Amino acid sequence: MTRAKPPAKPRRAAGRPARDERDLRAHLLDVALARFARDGIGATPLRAIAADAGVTPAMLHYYFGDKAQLKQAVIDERLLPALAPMRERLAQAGGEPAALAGSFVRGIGALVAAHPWLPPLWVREVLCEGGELREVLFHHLLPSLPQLLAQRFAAAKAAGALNPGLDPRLLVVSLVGLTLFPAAGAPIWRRVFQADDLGPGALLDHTLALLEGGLGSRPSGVSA
Amino acid sequence: MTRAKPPAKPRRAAGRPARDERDLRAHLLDVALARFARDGIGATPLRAIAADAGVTPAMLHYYFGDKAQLKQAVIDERLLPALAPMRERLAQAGGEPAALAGSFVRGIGALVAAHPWLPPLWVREVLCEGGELREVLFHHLLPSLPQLLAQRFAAAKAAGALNPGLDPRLLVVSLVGLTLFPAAGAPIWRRVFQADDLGPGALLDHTLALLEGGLGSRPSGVSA
DNA sequence: CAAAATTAATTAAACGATTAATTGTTGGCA
DNA sequence: TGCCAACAATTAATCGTTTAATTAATTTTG
Repeated sequence: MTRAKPPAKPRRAAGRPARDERDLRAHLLDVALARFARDGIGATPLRAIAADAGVTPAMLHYYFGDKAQLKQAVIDERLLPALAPMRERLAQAGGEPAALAGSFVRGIGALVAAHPWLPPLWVREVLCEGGELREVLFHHLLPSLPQLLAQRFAAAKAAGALNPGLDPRLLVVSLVGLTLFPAAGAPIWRRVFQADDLGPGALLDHTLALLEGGLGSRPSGVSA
Repeated sequence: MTRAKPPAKPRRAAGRPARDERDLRAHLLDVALARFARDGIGATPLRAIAADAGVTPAMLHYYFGDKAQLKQAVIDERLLPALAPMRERLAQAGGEPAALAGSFVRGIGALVAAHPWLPPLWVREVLCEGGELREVLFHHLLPSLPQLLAQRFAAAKAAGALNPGLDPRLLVVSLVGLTLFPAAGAPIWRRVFQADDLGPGALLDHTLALLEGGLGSRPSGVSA
């Protein structure tokens, strides 16, 4: 056992005060989250997080125990709360495929705007095999959200309101890719095209335009 | 300097023969590529590659020098050759936006079918900030291919053949996301939807159907 | 009410495990 | 016998973690 037990609940009785008025624990969580999103969880040394936060690595063990518990704290106190609003948004979206897709795309857009660390973290730790967030999210977000959306698309297809060539499940996959991938790769595309006008808002508007209007200038399906 | 100089060109003159009739160097490259794609370059110990190949880690240093040179060899002799055919495909595609997009999407589909390691490697090492393949690809693939495609979309837009709400550059981004993301995440979606019919072929067909037909069963833009 | 004891917060230093990289050596083929 | 692929052993660096010492506030005590 360590000398001073890590205070699961910071009891303010006596002792040296935290350096900042802001809770150091919350600050460490934010710094760790930024590093995890940028470099990946496994590739981030605790030394790097400590250096970014201006403390020694021992502080991370003091507040969180070990690295696994730090990861769990980031998940519980940052990632899952950030993802929560998507459920309600999907529940109250309209039944038309365009409205449903638009609501979902706009929901991801709002999520990304509020939490810029989300796309890289998602891409690296969920999409990649062996990602360290996969198992966790499989028990929180993934069993409900995609299937709920797919069921609503399936209902629209049964009602004849959906393009019959589309699969409700694969449509969900396409929508996620259409929104998360460009957001995660925005720095790359800005550099490739040497353009500064490819911000999150432009990406979101463009995705909606593509979904609503299709590729051609004339309504698709009606040739000439 | 090491004792025996690494044979940049495996000169088969004398000495102990390679264990397999197949060139051991090529075999090591394949094994390293598989591990790099599955676990990431930085997260793959040379020990793991050596164990997979049935040799000692010293052999990797013997053939490639250090880990950076092994990475470079994988890039030069596996990744870049695999990506090369996309150039020719794009050059001889039609000028209509739908034909152009379809050719690009089909090209990525063919690429993924021939090299299953491509999506995870791309997602992890190119898309993620700090990815170890970014700088290399910025000097080979990225300066030419996306801009070529964007220019052809721009020409179509000038001719009035493209949905005016679309940006030629962002359309390229969307197409890449629409194809690479579902391919990279296929294992996840198979598990989420508990379905086995979400193979690469189904993904490709679905993406094409979405691009050509849009969301609704009626031509978009013509309401009621 | 000041000095001592107490306790939380923080730092510095070190340990053990793992990894990349190097070095010395062996064994088989020409 | 000369040469070189292959291997074992070693070295150096890095990472997670632990331990002990230090600092600064609160609480207790004389």
